Amino acid sequence: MPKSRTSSSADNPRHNRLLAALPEADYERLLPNLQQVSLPLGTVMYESGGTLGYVYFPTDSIVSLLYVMEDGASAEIAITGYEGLVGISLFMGGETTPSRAVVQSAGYAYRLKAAFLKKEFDIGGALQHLALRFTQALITQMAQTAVCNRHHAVEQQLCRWLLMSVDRLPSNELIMTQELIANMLGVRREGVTEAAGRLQKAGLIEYSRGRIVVVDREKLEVRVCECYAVVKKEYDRLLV
Amino acid sequence: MPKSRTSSSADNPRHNRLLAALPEADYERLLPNLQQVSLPLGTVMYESGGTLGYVYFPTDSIVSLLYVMEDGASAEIAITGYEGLVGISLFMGGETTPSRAVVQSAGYAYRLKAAFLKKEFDIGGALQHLALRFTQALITQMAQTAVCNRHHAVEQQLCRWLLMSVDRLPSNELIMTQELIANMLGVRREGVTEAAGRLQKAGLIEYSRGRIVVVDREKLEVRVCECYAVVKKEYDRLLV
DNA sequence: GGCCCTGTGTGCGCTGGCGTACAGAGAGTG
DNA sequence: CACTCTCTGTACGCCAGCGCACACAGGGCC
Repeated sequence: MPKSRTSSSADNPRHNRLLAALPEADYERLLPNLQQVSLPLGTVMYESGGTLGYVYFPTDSIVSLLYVMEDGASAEIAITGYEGLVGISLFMGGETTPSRAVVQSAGYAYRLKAAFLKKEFDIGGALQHLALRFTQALITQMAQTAVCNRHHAVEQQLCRWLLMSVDRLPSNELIMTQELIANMLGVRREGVTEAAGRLQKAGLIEYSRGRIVVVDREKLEVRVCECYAVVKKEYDRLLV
Repeated sequence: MPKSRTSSSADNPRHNRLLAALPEADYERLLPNLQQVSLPLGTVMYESGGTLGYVYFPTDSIVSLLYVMEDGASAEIAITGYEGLVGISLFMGGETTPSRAVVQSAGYAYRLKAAFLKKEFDIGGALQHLALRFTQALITQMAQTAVCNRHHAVEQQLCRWLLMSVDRLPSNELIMTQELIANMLGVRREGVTEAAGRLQKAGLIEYSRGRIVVVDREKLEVRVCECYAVVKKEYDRLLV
């Protein structure tokens, strides 16, 4: 998938918001250990219970944390993009989590060896501080997902999902079939088709065969449930 | 509510699993700063966005973390008892969270001034280690709640809720009306009545006017969804 | 004992999402 | 160009949970 790389926003570690927030000295220490990797759509970064060798700092990719149940049904728990990192269990002390991380939007990330990260984290400096604040933001996102799953209609959840994804992308276009969105939201594909059809008719989005363009962000923000704003506000508050 | 105190399991800080896991030296340092407090049913420990002056280590009380929406609807995000602490946002760096903490089962807890906790946490010793592992367990619980809200029926969620509560209590009796349980689960009161009626008919529980007794734990574990076991396993793994 | 208040049981009709099934429509391939 | 595969549209019956309304029942209080 990685066609001839063009120099883009993905090519600088500082395009990850956490790395960007590090003081120069800490950043310099990390830099030689950061390794850019390409993340094709669908890559499974870790499996439920599996150990993770690296933490990943996405630049222009988006990663979904999702839980797959015994019967195969799934639900997204949270997503992470350039504003965060993948692999919190490494520094939280548990090493693994009972969830799966999948690349939801292809792109690049910088990775850091688990052992190196732990060492840096234990120094107790800026990296620890940032990582913990990010984790709290992630917690808010998960909590809000729980609430949203309980109380809100599929259409609203789709709006939330679209907005959260677009927020993490350089353009307003996502490569994603309705089938996959349905998996993420933990609903039927047909439910997504209907909701997306309504949104398209109302002129908020345009889509065709696995490609969705958000054409009217403002209107999307009107239709979405409160959950989107709550999470966004908390991310803005906690991450710089 | 606190009738004449009898010396019970609540009267020793070490009955909180996190405090119990501290090495002697760290514990001795904390002890003079630990203050026992009584937590009557319904006490709001913090409000969404409100700052918290203390972290609480429950001994025989249970605290619900719940989110209240704009229209008044609510949903429980997680619960914490003797195995954990209330107030993770203090050491995670955010100071507040957009949720509410309410005492779900009356009892006692030991509290520690926020400033003191932060100082101890920043030392990077056993307390930090334990607090972070607990936080990861809490994250698992929240993630699983999100999944459970999406896919499982009210009856199964009720089973999960009952088991999780009983696990954190010294007896198998809970003081809790169906109305309150419905608030926690974010469902209708009638839905709880029906599910509870079925469970009673099947001989798993007995209840009357705000008092529920779990009489057959094993059968409850058969009826519950997988979510309960996933979370329990993760707690056992992460907390000692 | 009679009263009231709180908690529980039950019965509607409604609707959103589910499971299933199948038809059409892009887009790439030979 | 025909072929196939993937993605999207639509329809139908089904059921869990919702909102509402009201009846009953235990238990404390005067």
